[in-house]
Amino acid sequence: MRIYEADELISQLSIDCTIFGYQEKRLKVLISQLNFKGDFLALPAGFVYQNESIDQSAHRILTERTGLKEIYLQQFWVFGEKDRNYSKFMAQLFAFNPELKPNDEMGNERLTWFSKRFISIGYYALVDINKVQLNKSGLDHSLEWYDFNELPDLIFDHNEQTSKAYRALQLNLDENLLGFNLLPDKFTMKEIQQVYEAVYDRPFRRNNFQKKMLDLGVLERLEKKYTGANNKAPYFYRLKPSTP
Amino acid sequence: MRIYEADELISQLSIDCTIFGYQEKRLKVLISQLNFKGDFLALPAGFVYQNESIDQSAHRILTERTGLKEIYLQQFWVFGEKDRNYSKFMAQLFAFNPELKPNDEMGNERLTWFSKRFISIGYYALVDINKVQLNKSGLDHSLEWYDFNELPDLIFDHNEQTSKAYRALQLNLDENLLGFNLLPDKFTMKEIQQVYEAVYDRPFRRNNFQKKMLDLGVLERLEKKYTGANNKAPYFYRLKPSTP
DNA sequence: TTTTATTGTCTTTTTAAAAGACAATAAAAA
DNA sequence: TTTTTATTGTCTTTTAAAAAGACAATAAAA
Repeated sequence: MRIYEADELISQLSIDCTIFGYQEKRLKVLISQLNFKGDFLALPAGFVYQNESIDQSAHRILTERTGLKEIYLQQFWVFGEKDRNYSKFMAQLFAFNPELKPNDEMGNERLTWFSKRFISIGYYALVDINKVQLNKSGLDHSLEWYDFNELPDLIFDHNEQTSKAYRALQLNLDENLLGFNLLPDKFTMKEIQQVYEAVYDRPFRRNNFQKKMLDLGVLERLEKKYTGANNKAPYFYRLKPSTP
Repeated sequence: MRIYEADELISQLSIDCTIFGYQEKRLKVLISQLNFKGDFLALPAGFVYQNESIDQSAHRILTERTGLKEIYLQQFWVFGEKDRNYSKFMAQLFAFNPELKPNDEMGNERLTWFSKRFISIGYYALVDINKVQLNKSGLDHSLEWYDFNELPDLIFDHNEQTSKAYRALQLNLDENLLGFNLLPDKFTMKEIQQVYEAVYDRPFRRNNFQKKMLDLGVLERLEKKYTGANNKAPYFYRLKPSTP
């Protein structure tokens, strides 16, 4: 495992990723179950190499631990309490996994690494669960999407991080056009509305929502979408090519 | 100097403080001139001890380097580019101060410390220049308030940090009631309006501004303020005691 | 008593958001 | 072919909020 290469890493600094997923009109969060006995659920996380920016690091960590690539990741908060360390996690880990006792499999260097207090930079992203490809093979943990409103207990301050990430997500949904990343190249107004309803957890009015979206000035209307349903066919839209 | 106690500090992590100051209806920034030959202007900055939270650290650093105490400090961004290090600064420093050549006064430990890449957490605050007490004695640098619109070149990415801090300040002025910290316990509507005009760098309409402030529901009207001017006396206001 | 400068508050106007209304479909059912 | 159903796109109306305008009420000097 790479964490042994401690001198290539910045010590006491970690990155935690809150990955929101959109599926079937619901908002979820990607949680990894660590490969130990006991319930150790956590956000995808990792450490920063000397020769990469924190943004690059966040992307690499996410790819390594989930397979997700080319995701719009955004920093939102630094968690830096003085007692923010692995001690509680380690204690529970050893309680459930006595065979891991210190100085045993856990080498000395690794123990030193994890015994320190950690500053963590929180990143968040929003992805379409049906569009992205999780890579679960060869990982030392399993991955699962949990409903945002039914999150289990996570290790560390990861529950708190998720709440804070959710606030940042809501604040920036419009500004960063994140919602459009969740949809195919061509989408209907209803589809983009359902994204917003999932993120804000409330209904929007069809007429006013459509006006607001069109007034943003970033959408281009395409041909109609004939679904075969016995009603008027909606238009396809796409992000204007000029829009970043 | 404390930076020699490297094992008590978190390495490669720093904190930079953008302190906005309000005086005579203008917005300023507190800049320190480092005590070397050459123009080395910087934001007040420092490092994080193992046994303090990053918030505590920001406050301590600010106090140590400026004398400012009990200020509302807020984190706003992490700067973590991979080439973010002291090399350019060190090169210029040695160019202007050849007597400091490496392995001379700069001990080995200190050189190692500063040769690494640094992650920096940006904090900002807004204070009333007339109310706060700068302590310039015994410092290894001098302090000066610069007009926000006429900032000189700063070392590192400190100019960029200041711009980013300014955006955060504008976004949060209402929400955090920062503006009221700049005023005496009792203040007039005009005074609070001038704070807003300095921060947003634009005029507000007296009538609508007053309505907006009163509608916030955090102000309590007190007695009138008789200034001696030949016009109607304005009321004093104060923050309602219940308001945090 | 008049004048001047400023304040507090009202009304009017303008703009934006929310709600309501309805014609225009696309395809199934009659 | 016509009617019916479900949904969409776009209007109008209503409501709320922001901006602008208007003016009486001072406090003290002239």
